[in-house]
Amino acid sequence: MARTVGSVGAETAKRVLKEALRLFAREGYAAVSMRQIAGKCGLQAGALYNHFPTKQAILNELMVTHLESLLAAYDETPDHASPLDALEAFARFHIAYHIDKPEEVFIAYMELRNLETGNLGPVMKLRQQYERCLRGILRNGVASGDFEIDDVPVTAMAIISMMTGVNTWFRYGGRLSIREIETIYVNMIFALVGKNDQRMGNSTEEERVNV
Amino acid sequence: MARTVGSVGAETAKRVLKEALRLFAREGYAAVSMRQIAGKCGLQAGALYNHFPTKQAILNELMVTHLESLLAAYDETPDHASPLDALEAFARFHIAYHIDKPEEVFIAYMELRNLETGNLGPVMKLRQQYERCLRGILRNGVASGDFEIDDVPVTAMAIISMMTGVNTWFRYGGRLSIREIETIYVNMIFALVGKNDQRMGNSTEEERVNV
DNA sequence: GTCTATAGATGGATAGAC
DNA sequence: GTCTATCCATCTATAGAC
Repeated sequence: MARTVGSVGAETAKRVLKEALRLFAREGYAAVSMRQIAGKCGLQAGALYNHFPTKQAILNELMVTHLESLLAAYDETPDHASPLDALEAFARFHIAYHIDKPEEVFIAYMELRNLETGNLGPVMKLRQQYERCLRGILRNGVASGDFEIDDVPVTAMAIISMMTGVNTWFRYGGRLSIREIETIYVNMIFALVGKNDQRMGNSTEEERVNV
Repeated sequence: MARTVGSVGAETAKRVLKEALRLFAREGYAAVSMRQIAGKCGLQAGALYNHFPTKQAILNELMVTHLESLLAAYDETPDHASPLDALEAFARFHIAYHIDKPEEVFIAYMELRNLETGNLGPVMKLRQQYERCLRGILRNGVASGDFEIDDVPVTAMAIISMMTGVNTWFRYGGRLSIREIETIYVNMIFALVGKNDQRMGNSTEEERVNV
C-alpha cells in the first residue's frame, strides 16, 4: 500500500516495516515516533514519507500483511480427511506459526484500537476468516460424531485463546521444545473436544515453566 | 499512592482513576493525554497533579489496584476440599470477575510495556501470585489422583488464557448468559484435566457467537 | 485544590535543495 | 530518494494567583 515502485525503494520500504514492527511491538504504536523508526533505518524522518504516506499506513500494512500471511500459510497446509487429524494439524500450525512471529501476533491484537475506522473493518474480516477455519473443523467433527462439543463457537474461541497464550510465556531455550509444547496442547485440545486419544508421550518433568 | 488526604481530594482522585481507566482501555496509555483525563473529570490538566505526581503514577495505581483487588476477591472465595470443586470455583470466579472488569483486565495486560522498570516488578509478582493459585489446585488434583495432567504449569497457563479470552468476544445481551458461559468453560476445563463429569446442561442452540 | 499561563520538549507531516 | 529545516500542534509538568 502506497509503496514506491522500484527495487531500491521497495527494499527501503521493507526495512521500514521491519523496524516499525519491532518498535511497535516493544513500545506500542502510539509511543513510537517516526523519528525513531527512521533512526533504526539509518534515515531522516522525512524520508519515510517517500514510502508511506502516514504513520497509520505503516501500522495498517503490518496488520494486513500479517493476517494475510497467516491465512496463506494455513491454506498451504495439507488437507486432512479426519476431523481429528485436521484439528491436530491446525493446532500444531497455529502454535508453531505464532511462536515464530511473536511481534506480528502481538501487534495484530494489541494495536487494533489504533487502527483508524476505515482500516479496522478489513482487518477484522481477516481475523474472523481465520477463526472460521477452526469452527469448520469443529463442526465437521461434531457432524461425523468424532467430537463432543457443547458450543462450537465458544470452544473455537477457547482453543484459539489458549494456543495464542503460549506467546506470553514461551522463551527459546526454555524447558520445553516447540514440538513438545504442540503435543501438550494437542492432547489438551483432544480432551476438550471429547477425544481421549493421547498423542505420543512428551516431557514428564513437571517443573515451573519459564515465564 | 501519592494521593492527597482529605475526603474531597480522595473523591477527586477516585474520579481521576475512573476516567483514566476508561480512556487508557479505549485508546491506550500512550495515546491519552493528561488534558483528556482532566477534561473527563471537569478539571484543568494542572489540577491532576494535586492527586498524582505523574501520568505514570496513575497507570501504576490502576494496575496494582486491579491485581490486588483480584487477589483479595479470590481470597474471599470459600475453600473447597475437593480439587474438582476448587477448580470449578476458580473457573467461575475468574470468568465472572474478568467479565465484570474488562477495562481493568485489558489494561493490566496491554499496558505492561508502558510501566517503568521500577513499577513492573511488583505488578508481575502479583500476576504470578494469582497464577500460582491455579497451579496449586492442579497439583492437588494430580496428587489426589483426581486429575490427569501432562504438564501442570503449561496447563495452568492454557486454562487462564482460554478463560481470559472470553473478554475478547463477550457482550452483554448476547446469546449466552455469564452463568452459561461459566458452565461451558467448566466442562471444557474438566475435560482438559481428565475429568469427564459434565456439569448441568447449558444452551443447546449452536449459533455464531456475538464476536 | 483548582485555575490560568507557560516552559520546554517532542510529535506528525511538509517544503525545497540536491 | 534522502537530506535539512521548519511549521504547527500537542505533550508532560510546573509556577503562581486565587
